[in-house]
Amino acid sequence: MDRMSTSTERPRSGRREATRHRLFEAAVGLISEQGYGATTVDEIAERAGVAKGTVYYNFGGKSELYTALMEWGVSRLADTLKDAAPPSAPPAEALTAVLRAGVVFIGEHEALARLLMAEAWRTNQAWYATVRQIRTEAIGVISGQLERLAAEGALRQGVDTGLAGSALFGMVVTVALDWRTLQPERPVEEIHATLAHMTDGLVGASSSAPEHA
Amino acid sequence: MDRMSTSTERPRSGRREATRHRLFEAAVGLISEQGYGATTVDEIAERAGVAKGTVYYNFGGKSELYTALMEWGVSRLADTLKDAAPPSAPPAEALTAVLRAGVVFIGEHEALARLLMAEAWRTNQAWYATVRQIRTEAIGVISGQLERLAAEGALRQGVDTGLAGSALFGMVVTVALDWRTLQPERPVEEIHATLAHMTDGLVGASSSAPEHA
Amino acid sequence: MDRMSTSTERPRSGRREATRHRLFEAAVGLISEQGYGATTVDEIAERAGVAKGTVYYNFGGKSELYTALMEWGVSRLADTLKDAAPPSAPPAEALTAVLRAGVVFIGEHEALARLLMAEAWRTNQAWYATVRQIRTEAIGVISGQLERLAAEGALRQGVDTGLAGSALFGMVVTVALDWRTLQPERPVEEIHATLAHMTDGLVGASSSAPEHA
Amino acid sequence: MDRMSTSTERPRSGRREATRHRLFEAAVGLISEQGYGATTVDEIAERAGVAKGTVYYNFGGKSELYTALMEWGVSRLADTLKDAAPPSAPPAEALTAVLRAGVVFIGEHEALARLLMAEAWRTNQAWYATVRQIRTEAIGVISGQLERLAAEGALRQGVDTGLAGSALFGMVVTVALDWRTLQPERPVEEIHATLAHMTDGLVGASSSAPEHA
DNA sequence: CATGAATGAGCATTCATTCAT
DNA sequence: AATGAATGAATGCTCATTCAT
Repeated sequence: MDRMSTSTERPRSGRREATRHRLFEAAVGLISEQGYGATTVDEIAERAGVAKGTVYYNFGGKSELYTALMEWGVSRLADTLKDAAPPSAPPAEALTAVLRAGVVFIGEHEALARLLMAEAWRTNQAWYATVRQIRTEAIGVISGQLERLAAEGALRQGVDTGLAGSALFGMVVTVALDWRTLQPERPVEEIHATLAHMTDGLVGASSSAPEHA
Repeated sequence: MDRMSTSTERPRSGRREATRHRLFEAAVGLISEQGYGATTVDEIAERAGVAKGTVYYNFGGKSELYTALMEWGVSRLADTLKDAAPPSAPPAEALTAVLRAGVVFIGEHEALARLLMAEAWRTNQAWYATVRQIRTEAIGVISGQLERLAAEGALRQGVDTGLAGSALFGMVVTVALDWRTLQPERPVEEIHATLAHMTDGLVGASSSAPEHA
Repeated sequence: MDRMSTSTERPRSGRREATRHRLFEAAVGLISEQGYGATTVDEIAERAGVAKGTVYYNFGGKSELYTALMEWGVSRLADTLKDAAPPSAPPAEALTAVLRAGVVFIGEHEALARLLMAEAWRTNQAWYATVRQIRTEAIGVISGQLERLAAEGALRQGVDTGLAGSALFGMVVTVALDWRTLQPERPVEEIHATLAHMTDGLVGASSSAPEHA
Repeated sequence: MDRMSTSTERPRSGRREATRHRLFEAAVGLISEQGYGATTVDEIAERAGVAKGTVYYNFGGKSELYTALMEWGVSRLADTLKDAAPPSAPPAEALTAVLRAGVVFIGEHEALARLLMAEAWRTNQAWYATVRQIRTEAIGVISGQLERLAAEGALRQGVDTGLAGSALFGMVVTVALDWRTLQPERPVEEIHATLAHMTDGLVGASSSAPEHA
């Protein structure tokens, strides 16, 4: 069918793609609030404004919808982080830019971020692989910048860039979500400033390294 | 037989308290692996070695069991963190000690930690208040140390101790869970060393602070 | 719409309405025999020839089914009583006709009548309002005839038409149910004759006893 | 067992008898409000102020408690009705006295009366026999008076005393319960006056309407 | 006599999934 | 491409009953 395509709003993609998109939007919101298990297909369909059968017609099932949702949302995060810093930027600035991009992204996609954290260590779920891969990609972008710093000798000695990437990732997500949840009125810059201060410990390099037993 | 006091381990508490304890142990494990929704009351009862009705007799329902479980496990975390540093310790060392205690605690109570992160930002659940309170307490211990540092002038200027506490908390939990999940064979010291490096940025204070707009 | 109407049996109403009707039929019988509490949703669904979930899909729950059932059956009773006497009939005859209609109705809808009496004074049930309303309507029809009699001066002095209506209602239902339960073989006319005799006390007033065929 | 055996029942009563009595009181109230099925042993025990096990110790089970309750309450009703009219009284007055006694009894034992009506036609319950017997006794008292009237020639011709007894019984119970439920503030005399008017149709025979104070 | 913790069969309810339209 | 009535296996919960104290 698809009679018209005159002007409504989505230049191409047809009815089907529009339906899928509405289901995604409905699902992220609901699941991030209530959790996967507590969210019913009925609710998703209702919020999306379609009949329940439509979910099955388009995705085949609840868990498939969830997996598709993860992939959809996650590729956005990775892309955002990758595009945050121009390859030419000095590593220290690039790192700062990546973290800021992370904060901004989470500010704009809270629901997705909540989902990610909720599922991050639930290793026996069907979609664990997807979630893990997403996190790996995001952390990889951060660790990549840390390695560039290390190559310049600007990174404190003895720092494991993998672990440190994971630490920064957790730090960014935690701070950003607490910000959205508890103090959404604060300007994003204040959030980012605090994070920037904290990364300086790593970056501040060679000089006056305090001792650790 | 042997209903108490010989030596087994719970000198007092009576039959009922013992039953509740076994249900807690069974529930943390199951729920952290599968999630709340995917864990059935049957499973919990079976693993605890009691009849299903006993769960209802003791807690009133599945969600109440979960809430009680949170409170139970969480007071442990807060206590552990509070006891980590002697009040007499210099702030910088105290902070380090608290973070290490956090890593160790998570290493020993993975299940609980996973639960905590999974629920941390799920604001419309019945038990959100409990979870939030727990996090607040834990973060409070960290922020408290940061404030002691600030009082000494050892904290980098312009750091919001509340936000920074939340950042350190997220960092610790994330790194610790990634460690347990992905590289459980690494010695805890390596984990802690990375975290310690990262806190130096805050602590290392006034000296060679790079600028941020 | 209404594509079909060929012949199957339910010219209008659609699949859903047919299902609801079968559930009603199944439920009255079962509940009037066993009581509400002792009747399971499984039994109702089985007798109706549908799956258990269908009860929930159509009514939302057991008690809602019960309430809907009451409303359904009860509007029938009220209608029957209202139609029993032509407005033009003299009041004395009209009253007799209404009571006879009541007896006949109960003879044909025992199950419903039992339900009504069982719930009539159970004031704290969810469906009490429905039951009460039904009784009020039925009693109202009777009281209405008594008022017509009073207007003609044919009613014994000092009779409260409201109370008397309730008395006649109770009398009719009790006699009719005892008849069906204990002596179902007796012809309906014998039952009605006894009732007619009893109303004469009200109607006969001072003067002459009206005849009954 | 059965140590004590002084006479038959309770000149004294000891702890046990007191406990049973409190359970009766608790049970009638609860069951008449909610119905048998909806009333739990827990509730009964709680209202009676005893532990749940005590119900089982004293009665053996829920249904046995219910049966015992019926027998206890019902013998009271029959006794009250039998004692209402002195054997020497003229039949017409005796009938009036019996009905008045019924109204008064129900006014004072609403809960029991509700129970009776709720179970009256539920033929497949374990306690149906008990209920039926009670009703038969009560109706028998009424019918007995009608027969005395018939013997005197004071009863309208063609009235079946059995059916009429049932009719009067239903009338009395219905009016009395509606009175307690809907207009408890009305004086009992008004209720009784209406009933007395209605019986005159039977009694007044062909002649003149008897007076009522 | 009485208690109350524990039990488990039974039941109401939920919800992902199917399928005829 | 979408719908929504129907399904039934799975699950949370209730509650009469038991029993060790």
